[in-house]
Formats: sequence, C-alpha cells, structure tokens
Amino acid sequence: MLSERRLEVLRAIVQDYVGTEEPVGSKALTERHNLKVSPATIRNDMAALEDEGFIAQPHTSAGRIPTDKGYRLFVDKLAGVKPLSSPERRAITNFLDGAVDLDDVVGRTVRLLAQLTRQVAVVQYPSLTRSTVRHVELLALAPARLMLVLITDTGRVEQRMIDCPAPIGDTVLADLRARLNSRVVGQRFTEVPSLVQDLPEAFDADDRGTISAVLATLLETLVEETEERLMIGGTSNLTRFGHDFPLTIRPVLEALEEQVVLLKLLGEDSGMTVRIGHENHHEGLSSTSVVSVGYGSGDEAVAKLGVVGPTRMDYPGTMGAVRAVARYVGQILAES
Amino acid sequence: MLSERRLEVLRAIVQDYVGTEEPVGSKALTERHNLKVSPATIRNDMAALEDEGFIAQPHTSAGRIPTDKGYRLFVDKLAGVKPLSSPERRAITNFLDGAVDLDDVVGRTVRLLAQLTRQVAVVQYPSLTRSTVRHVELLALAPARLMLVLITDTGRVEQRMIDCPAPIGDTVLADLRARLNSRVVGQRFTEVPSLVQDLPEAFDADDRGTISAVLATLLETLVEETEERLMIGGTSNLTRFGHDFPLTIRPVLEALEEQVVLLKLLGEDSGMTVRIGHENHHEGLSSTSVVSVGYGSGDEAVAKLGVVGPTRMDYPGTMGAVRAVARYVGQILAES
DNA sequence: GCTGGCACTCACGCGCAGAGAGTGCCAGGG
DNA sequence: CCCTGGCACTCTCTGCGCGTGAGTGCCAGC
Repeated sequence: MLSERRLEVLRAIVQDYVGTEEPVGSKALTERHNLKVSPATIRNDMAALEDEGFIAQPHTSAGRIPTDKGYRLFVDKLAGVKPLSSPERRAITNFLDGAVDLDDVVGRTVRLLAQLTRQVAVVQYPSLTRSTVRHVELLALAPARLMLVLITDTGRVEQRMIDCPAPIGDTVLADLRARLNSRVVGQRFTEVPSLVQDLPEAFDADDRGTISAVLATLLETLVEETEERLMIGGTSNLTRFGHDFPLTIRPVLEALEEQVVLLKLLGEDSGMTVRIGHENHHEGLSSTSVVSVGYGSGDEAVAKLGVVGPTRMDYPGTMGAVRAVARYVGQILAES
Repeated sequence: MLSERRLEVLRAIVQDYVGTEEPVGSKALTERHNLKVSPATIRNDMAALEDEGFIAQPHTSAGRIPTDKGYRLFVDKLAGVKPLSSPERRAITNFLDGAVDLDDVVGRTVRLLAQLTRQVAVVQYPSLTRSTVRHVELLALAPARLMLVLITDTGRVEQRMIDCPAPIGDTVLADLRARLNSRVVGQRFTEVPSLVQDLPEAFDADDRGTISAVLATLLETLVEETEERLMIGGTSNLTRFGHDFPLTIRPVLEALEEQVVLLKLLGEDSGMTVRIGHENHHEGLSSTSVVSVGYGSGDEAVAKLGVVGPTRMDYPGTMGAVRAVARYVGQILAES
C-alpha cells in the first residue's frame, strides 16, 4: 500500500511530465508543488514508486517518467474528469448545430473532438445492428433491375442494386413495398429476418424468385453493414507526439488506416474506457492511449467515439471533452 | 536551348535523386549511366543546368538536386508515362472487383492507389453537378414530415428531411413523386431547376406550400452537394518523406485535412495534371507534388483522383498508376 | 569542345572535456 | 521511525577541434 504522500508524488510527476514532456526530478517537484518536504524525502518516495513499477528512469541519472502502470493508477485513483470550460461548451454547440445530414454530423464531430483535445479523433457511425428501420424503398430502375434503399432511425441510408431473375410488375412491386414496410418499420435489425421470412408465400410463384432476391439483399445489407464505418481526423496532431517521431508516428498512422484495428481500439463497453499503452495489445500503439465512450440517440449507446493520443496526455481534460461531445452528439441524433 | 546531352544529364540526375534521395555528383553520374563523357564534362553541363535554374546544390560542396523547374522539364519533355506491370494490372482488378456500393468503390480505390504508388491517395466522389438524376423518392415519415432521397447515375444517394407547412395526403404525394420523376429522371442537375419550376401550379393551393418546400430542398441538395466529398488514404506513406520530417510532414497532414485545399489540389482540368512543389500555391505543400486525373463512367469525367507525394517522386510510375486506376474505376462505374 | 589534373570548400563523424541535472546513500536530528 | 542536508557519483548534453572525403570550379592541353 502506498502512503498518501507517495500517491501525491505520483500525481505530481504525471502532471509535470504531461506538461513539460521531460523527465521530472525531485528538486523540480518540491518547487512546483508545495509538498512541504525536502527533495531527499521525495527521492526516497520515488525510489519506492519505481520499485512498484509506477515510474521509471530513461537513463541512470535522469528524472522519472510515469510507466503505463503509473498512468493507470493515476487515471483510476488520482484523477477526476475535468468538466469543460464554458467557452469550450459554447464551441461544441456552435460546431455541431446546423449539421445537415448524418455524414455532416459525424464529420463535424470528428473535427470538433480533434480540435478540443488536440489529438486524433475517431468517430464510429451509428451502428446498424442496434438501430431500427425507418423505411425500406424499392425502385425499379429497369424491368429486371431494382434498387433497394434502407433508411435507419439514425438517418443513415444504404442502397443496393438487385438483378431480378424475372421482370416484376409495378403493382406487385408496390404491394411488396407496402408489405415489407408494414412488417419491418420501427423494428430492430436483429428482428427483421424472422419478420420477413414468410413473405414470398403471399405472392405468385412467378414473382417469388424476385421477392427472395430482394429479401436476401436486404438481410445481407443488414448483416454486412455491421462492419461499421468510421471517420477519423486530426492526424496532424500526431506531429506533436514527441521528438523521436518518425519511429513513433509511422505505426500509429498505419494502425489508424485499418478499420479493424480502430474498431478494436474503441472497444465494446459503452461506458468511458481508457486504454493505456500496452493495454491496447497492438505493438505499434504501445505509446498511445485511447479514450473512448459510447454515444447514442436515446439511453442506449449505438456507437462509440474517442481520441487517440500519446500515453503522455492530459487524461482529465481529454476524458471531459470526450464525454461532453458524446453527450451532445447523442442529443443531436435524438432530435433528427 | 539546352543541348541533347544536357537534357540527358538532367534526366539522369532526376532518376538518381529519386532513387537514392541523396544529392548526386558528377562522378556517380558517369558511373551509373553510360554517358560516354568524363566527369569534368558533366560538371560543365551541371553548371549550365544550374545557371538555368533546373538544379541546385544544397551546400557549396555537395552534389546537385533537381529544382521544381527541373522536375517540370523532366515531366514535360523527358519522361513518359510508364505502363503498369502485369502483376500490377492484376492487382487493380482483384482489388476493385466485388465492390458492393459507391462508398466501397471509392474506399477500395483509395487503398489501391495508396498501395500502388506508396503515396497518399485522394479520390473525389463522383461529382453531382455533372451527374444525372436516376430517381427521386419522397417518403412520408410523419403526416407533416417528408424525407427526400435523391439517387444519381453514379450510385450516390443523398437524403434530406423536410418539415412541411401543412400535412400532405398520400395520393397527392404519389402524384408529386410521379410528376417529379417523369420530369427530372435522366436529366443533368443543372437542368433540373428550370424543369420543375412550374410544378406547384398543377396542385391545389393547400398543397403548394409543401410542394415548394420539397422543390426548394431538392434544388438546395443539388447545389449544396456540389461541395464535393473526398476520401484519402495512405497517410502513413508520408513517413517515407525525408529525414527532416517533422517540419515537412506537419503542414502536409494539415493540408490533407482541409477539403477545400484538397479540391484545389486536384484541379479543374479533367486530363492528367502534375503539379510540382510551388505550383500548388500552398506553402505547406512546397515540397510535395500532386498527380491527378479525371475519371468518369462514360467519356466524360465526373470527378478526379490522384496522389500526393514528395516532389522527389517517381513521376512516370506514379502517372502510370494513376491513369490506370482512373480508367478502371471508370469502367466499374459504367457497369453499375 | 572534351579531358585530366589540381587546389579549394564544406558537411560529417569522431573524440574529448566541462557543465549540469539528478540520483543514491549516509549520518544526524526531531 | 521518518525527515533532512550533505556529498560523491553517474550520465547526458553541448561545444570544440580536427581529419576525412566527396564534390566542385578552373585551367591548360589535346
């Protein structure tokens, strides 16, 4: 168990290191924080913290920097979530109001988050799996060619081409459209398959091939698009990463280009998550941390957003910004 | 006028510098290219080329590197467009076939271009202004709330919410939908305004407010979305930029985040365009070149794509890859 | 107009010494 | 038992000087 003061020392080390980007020594600590003890005492505490693995020295005779474990303790026990300043709150509303469609909302959110945190922002499009169907539209582009348009409650639109085995009449198409909508509108995606299963039976044998093709495409769209889309921004903030940068920045940029990696980074949990360094289980990201949180139009989270930055980041501030943006985006989505 | 051999020397300098990233000296030139003259002669030629501003020395006693003007001459007069190797051609088809929707096509194209050229790829979504309308759909989400869905011949879908001044009946809506489509389907966006202008007159006075709202939203969508969308990828290739990188990479990343800048970079001309260094008229991009070309589903270009890389790039190879990808994407779009 | 020779100029890498920051340890005092 | 001041030690960082080598410009000769 660490004494109260030693925790205080760790907090001071984290704060100073985040500010200066340089290893912090015992003397500097006593000067910048009023710890009321001498540097020698601090040195003893630092030795203890180092034994426990919370801090480390880059070189034998340099100051200390926090380890991943040190940041973890800081985030869990020593730091709160810093609420935003009122100019920052105003920036959020200014930035997000007036978004015209879903792409716009997501795009603005990314830019906003990147700007507020001065880090790389990642925003996942509202997930289709937890969304409900607002409307399904079928358009005859040619006698045997249809376009399926799926509209979700979060404002997302997906379209697919369908080549029909046989031409389909306008009235049949209208009938299909009506039946389809009456069954699935307002339903969750996961419910849809069982709801439309028996639809072909209501039609003439001639048309059943086409009906099946339509249903197949619809279900495919629902499943396939569970592979979620993402938008990222603020990559230029990576240049503020550190001095030794080419080595650090390269793998990060690579990781950011892979959707799969990013989705893993954002995580499953819908609450606020902080992953520090190696906790990301990705070697290219061993000196980056990810702060993410779920957001949604109602009580329930439909997607996640977050930021990626150096492990040496301002956790309380970042967490505050991420949480505030997520809340506000949720409101925007609920309104539209 | 430069003699034949001096042009040859310039070509050799460009090729070597692109390969080695290091200033190239007279001796190295005679060794690696069989120029059949001595280093001393080359030195004279180099002095002449330097006087004309095609090459420069970073330091008094170092080799020469090409200037922007030198690259320009190289691209215009000395270099052809290198056709792709057959594995590369195969890669293109493998990569692009099986794309499921427009987002997918654009996404795959970006990744493909980035991979082929090992540079940053930029692909503009097919432009709405030069496209034609494939279908307009109107959906009643609530009695006085409509959703307008616009589908273009390039497969792009745009949707907008419309709050109606008064509720609108289903039959009126169907009538409006039919009339709207019969007038605008197959037409270019620029033609649409004049074609729908007198539509409200065909309806009862009660509904005219709503009809006007719908038309206004439609026209607004057409205009507003001329603000084109882009997708970029391969930013991690920026790390291969040079040794002095933090200074170089920062402004490039920043520029890449601004749509407006990117659109300017791609340029207007639908033919193959190469912009070298300062020709981009953007200080952050003074050591980058942009190779871009228009692509489209038919004879006509509907959008542009290209790559952004260091001025020291393999121009013939890059131009070959960009052109080949543009052609193939055009085919894909024409098929769907 | 091409060539070989020659003197000159810098950037680069290396070794070295001095300065400074920070540490660990120890003996003494509350 | 914990804190403190003092002290010797360790390393990094910076600046300096020097030799090396690549590359140049110029010139006289063919």
